[in-house]
Amino acid sequence: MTENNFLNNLNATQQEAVRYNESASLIIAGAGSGKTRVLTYKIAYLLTSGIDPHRILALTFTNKAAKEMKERIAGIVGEKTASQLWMGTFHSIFSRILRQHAECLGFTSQFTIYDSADSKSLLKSFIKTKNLDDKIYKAGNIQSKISILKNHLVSPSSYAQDPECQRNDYLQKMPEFYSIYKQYVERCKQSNAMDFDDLLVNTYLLFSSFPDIRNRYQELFSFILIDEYQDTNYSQHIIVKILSEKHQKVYAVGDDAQSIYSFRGANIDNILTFQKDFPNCKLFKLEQNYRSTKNIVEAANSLIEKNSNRIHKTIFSEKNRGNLLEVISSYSDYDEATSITSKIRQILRNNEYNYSDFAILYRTNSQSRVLEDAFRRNNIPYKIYGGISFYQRKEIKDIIAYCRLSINRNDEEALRRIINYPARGIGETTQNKLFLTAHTLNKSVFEVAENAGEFDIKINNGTQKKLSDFTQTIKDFTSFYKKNDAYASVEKIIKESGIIADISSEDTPENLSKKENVEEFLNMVYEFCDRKANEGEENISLADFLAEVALFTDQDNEKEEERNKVTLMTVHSAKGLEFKNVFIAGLEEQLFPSAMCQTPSELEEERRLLYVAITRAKENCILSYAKSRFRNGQTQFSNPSRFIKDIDPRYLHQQQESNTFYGKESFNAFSGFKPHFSKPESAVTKTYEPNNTGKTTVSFNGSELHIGTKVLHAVFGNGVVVGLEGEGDEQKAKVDFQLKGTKQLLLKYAKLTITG
DNA sequence: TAACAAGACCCCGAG
DNA sequence: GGTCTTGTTA
Repeated sequence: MTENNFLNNLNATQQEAVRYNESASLIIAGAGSGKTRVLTYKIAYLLTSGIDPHRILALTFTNKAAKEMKERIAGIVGEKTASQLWMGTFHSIFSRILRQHAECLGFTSQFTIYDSADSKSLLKSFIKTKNLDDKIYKAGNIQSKISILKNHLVSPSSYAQDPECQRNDYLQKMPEFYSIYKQYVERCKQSNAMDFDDLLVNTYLLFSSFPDIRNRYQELFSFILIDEYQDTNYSQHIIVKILSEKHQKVYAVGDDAQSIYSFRGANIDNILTFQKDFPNCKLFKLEQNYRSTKNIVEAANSLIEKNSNRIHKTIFSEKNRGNLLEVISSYSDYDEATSITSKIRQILRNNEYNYSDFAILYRTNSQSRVLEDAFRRNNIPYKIYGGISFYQRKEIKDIIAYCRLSINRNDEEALRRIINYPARGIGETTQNKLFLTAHTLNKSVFEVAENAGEFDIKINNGTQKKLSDFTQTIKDFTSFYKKNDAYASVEKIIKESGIIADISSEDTPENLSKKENVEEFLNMVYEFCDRKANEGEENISLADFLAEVALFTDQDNEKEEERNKVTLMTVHSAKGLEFKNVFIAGLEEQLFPSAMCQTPSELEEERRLLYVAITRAKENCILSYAKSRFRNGQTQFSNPSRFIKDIDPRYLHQQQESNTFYGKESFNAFSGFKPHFSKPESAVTKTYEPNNTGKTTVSFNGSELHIGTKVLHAVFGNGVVVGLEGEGDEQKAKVDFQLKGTKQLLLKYAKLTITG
């Protein structure tokens, strides 16, 4: 493309921001103002004006954002050019650079990326071997402390030199913290492994310690673009500064009003003080919102104005005025969920919307449960985001651990995970001996396990044989992966590691789902190879796959059947998305704003979070709160969120309370119990009915359970109810399982599904 | 060593 | 209430 015709799709400010090329620029892009569009057109503009694609670095926070942007750019300049861009997440781009220069830092290019579970398990092993009190030294706390330090580029040695740090350790009663931090860094290096934070820290170290490498990349990247700048942490900000030193062409796009990730290290000051860091910086403000109605935009503005720490801007919409934001008040979380589903039905009756035009946003994942129940009861299709990621599932992590160890024998966490899985008689005692010996002799655990007989440890011949069988299996995998592609290697590993045999040994529903996941994983390897082959790469090996798999998340691939469904997700995960109808549930004190947020700056972040939530809505926005809520095992009463009062009332329509379906009477009747159970008919009446022993029918999860009901248990499989007894919480069912015989189950706990 | 009971913990979460 | 981890026991 020679003409920049595509620029005609932009408004005046957007065009200006795209065309400007003199110095660094900061583009403050209000919600819905076409941020991604400006970023993609900026890159396309650079490319069409003759800049080499490999001299452009574009950084995002999620794979999804990078992928979408790449696709859009490919649409303008063609796939071939687009694929030559340095475009991806901070972590993937930096890991690519680090693999090139790993030797400089004492790693090999095959280094493993530890995920947070690996780091945590390593830290736990330190706490244990150092005999520290795990009530004081909590692995999770230590992990986040280390992460904060790394985000601020504080190495163990600079930590040691700072008396303030030592003092804090004593105040927190953790004098051993420093030695744990130091040992953690050392052990990662010995294991040829980096955690997620290391991908940033080590990139910084690479550039600060090796001037020729730094120069090379400073020279190479003549243009650096960063999406969502408000989400950058200190280390990312510094690396961007280093990389842009020579050309000074940094394009930072972001919105201070949408900074909601301080809890994971994001520093809003990076964007607020950006102009000081880049003195000739030109500021652009994209203030027209193309997404939402006037009422929604102005309501959001009136809310965010209550924050003091912000870059001033006036977001406006030229869409129609639209409906007022509705406020729904309910008596309990249960009622709230019911109100939301009936409101959805009501909107659907009067308008031509699909289920996919609706989203329910909430502050915490735990709120999804009641909502989910209501959607089921009302037969509304829904999908929930959040929960255990595919890659965190045990069976998947086990397979990946075998892959990791086959490629990097020093990967201690992978070895720890699988040395006795599937069970092969290498128990805790043997493992302790191995680890101790390895660390004393400064050898890898694998090496010690390989020739256990040669070291002065008391491991009997039988166990030695088991150990050498295990290491031999891994060595076989290693030589196999060098000659075969990733798909064949993973297939071999799944079969020969014994994993597939282990999950096939018993036909439980759990195992069935595990098998499906393993199958799914194998498909993903296949697709990975396929995609790489299409991009012109040959001989895609297990190492190639593994280099990327640690950075994968399951946000990326949405399945076809998930399309026309209502979306349930946290406000955080809704960032960047939009829906015609948005419900914001649980707008209560102690929940939104969260009880954890007390300081003014924390409250400002909560307010920004609600701002993000409201600005997801294109046409209708419904705010909802409940007066009581079942939380942490008990009913809690709370007041409406202070943020509702922050919104100018002229944009709000307060619903009459009569809209709740299980009104005040029903609530009061059970207020001594749990309003959670104020379900219609069966549940309440039957559960609290006196003298109902010897019954043949009880209520269960809103349906009836009687003698003869067919049920499915998560562990025991299929069975038939043969007896019922007990009251309330003590209520038990006797179930005859096809495979497991007769069991007594407490209905309160039993994971039963009625199947007939 | 697996199975089960008791105890802890519970905000948001990319890579 | 639910889930995950840890401790205990047969």
